[in-house]
Amino acid sequence: MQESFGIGRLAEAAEAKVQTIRYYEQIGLLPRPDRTSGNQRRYGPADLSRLQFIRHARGLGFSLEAIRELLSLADQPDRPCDAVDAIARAQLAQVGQRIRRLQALEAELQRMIRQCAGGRISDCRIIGALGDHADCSHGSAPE
Amino acid sequence: MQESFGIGRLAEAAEAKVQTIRYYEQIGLLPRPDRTSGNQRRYGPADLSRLQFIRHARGLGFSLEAIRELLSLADQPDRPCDAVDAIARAQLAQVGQRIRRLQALEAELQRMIRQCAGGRISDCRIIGALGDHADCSHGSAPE
DNA sequence: TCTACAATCTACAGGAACTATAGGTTCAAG
DNA sequence: CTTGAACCTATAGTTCCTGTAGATTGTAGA
Repeated sequence: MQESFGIGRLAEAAEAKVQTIRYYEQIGLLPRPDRTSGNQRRYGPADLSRLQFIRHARGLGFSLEAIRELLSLADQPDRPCDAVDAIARAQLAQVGQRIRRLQALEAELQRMIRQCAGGRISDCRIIGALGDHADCSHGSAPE
Repeated sequence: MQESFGIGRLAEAAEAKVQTIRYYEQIGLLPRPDRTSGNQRRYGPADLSRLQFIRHARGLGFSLEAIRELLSLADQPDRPCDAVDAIARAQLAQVGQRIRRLQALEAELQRMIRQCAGGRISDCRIIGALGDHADCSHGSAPE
C-alpha cells in the first residue's frame, strides 16, 4: 500500500496551484509522474518534497534557473565533487547575503513596532535597512 | 551643491535596468522626478536609496505590493500607529520565516561543501533543507 | 450498476514584473 | 556646431505563473 495521490492533494500539501505543478513538469523541474489508466497524474512523497523545496526556494527569491542548479545537486549526488562544490559555494555566498539583509530588515521592523508601542513613530529608517553595501559585491544580484 | 543625475547613473548605482526604473515610476513605486528643460529625468540621493531598497527587497522575494506596503511606512511616518504596527508585524512574521529557511539552506550547503572536501558527497539532503514544517501552516510530513 | 459531481485532462488566454526594440530627441564632449 | 551616447515614448516580448473552457475520469451514493 504505497501512498500515492493526485495532483490536487499534491498542490494542497505544497501550497501550490495545480497549474503551477503542470507548468513545472512542462519545463522539466518536476519529473513526469506515472499516470492512471485514465491518464491522470499520480504522485508520491518524493514528489511532494521536491515541490515543497521549489516553492520555498521561489518564496525566498531564487529564480527557476537557480533552483534547477540546486536540484541538480540532489539529482546527481555522485557527480564530480568540484562541480558540486562550485555550485554550493556560489549559492552559499548569496544565501549568506540574503540572511544578513533580512536580519537588518527584521531589526528595523522590530524597532518600529517598539517605537509604535510608545505612541507613534517619528522617523522611519526602513529604506536604509536593506542598504548594506559592505556585502553588496556588484554582480551577485539574484533574478 | 545638490547632486543630481540622470536615469542611466541611477540605474547603474542601483543595479537596475533603465526600463525598470521607468516601469516603477509608471506604477507609482517611485515618485515622478524633476525633468530637465529637455524633458529628461533628474534624480537625487533619496531616489537612489528608495530604488536600492526596492531592488534588494525584490531580490529577497517580496512582491511589489509587499514593497509598496513597506514603503508606505517610510512615506507616512506620522500615520496612526496601529496601521503601522499591523503592517510591520505582518511583514516581520514573514521575514522571520524567510530567515529560518535560509539558515537551514545555508547549513545544508555548508555541510555539502564540507563533505565534498572529503572526496565526494554520497547523499544530498538539500531538498529537505527548506522543509521546516514547524513554520509551515500546513503540517503534512511523511517521515 | 448507474448516476451525479468533483477532480483531472489539454490547450490557450491573461496577469505580474520586468526587458528589449524601434524610432525619434536631447545632452555634452570635441 | 557636429556627433555619438544617453534619453524620450510606445509597444512588443519574456518569465513565471494563474485562470478559463470544454472534454474526460474517478468515486460515492441510490
